[in-house]
Amino acid sequence: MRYWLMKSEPSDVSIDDLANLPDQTVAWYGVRNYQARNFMRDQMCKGDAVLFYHSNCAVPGIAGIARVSSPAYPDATQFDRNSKYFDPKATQETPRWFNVDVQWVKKIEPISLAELRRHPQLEGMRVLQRGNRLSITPVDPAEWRFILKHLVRD
DNA sequence: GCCAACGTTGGC
DNA sequence: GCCAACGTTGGC
Repeated sequence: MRYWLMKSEPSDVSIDDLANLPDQTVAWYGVRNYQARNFMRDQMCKGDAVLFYHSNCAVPGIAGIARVSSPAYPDATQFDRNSKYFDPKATQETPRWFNVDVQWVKKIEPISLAELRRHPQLEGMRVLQRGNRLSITPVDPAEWRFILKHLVRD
């Protein structure tokens, strides 16, 4: 069982959008970064816990909790000529991009990026590092416990 | 809207 | 393999 932080632009899929989807589940398609892909393909397991992070918005930060609800499988959008995620180099036999499904667990009182930065216990978090752009990052179990114990208010 | 940081591409 | 150019991310 691992812990992750996954970024989503709320204008794309917000924590409330996720809560209202069928099965409260979304296919995490469209990741086109190799490191993020490798995390999904090689390390994520069904049941892994996810901090659902709102990025590129007025108050960036953790907006909810989710879980990985499927193993990684080929991202369908790479084969779709009409998708902005179409990849001409990907084939059905050798897919290049993968995604998992992510299921809503709960919405929380948002924990802003500024709030996260206030805690020395979290200073190692990838999302707090300068210049960080990776949309999927592992979360240390100690960091996860700290966040749940001290920062999550339902 | 600005711009720093980063990943990718492609010429050589 | 180097590296400049380019496109994207995402906080502010």
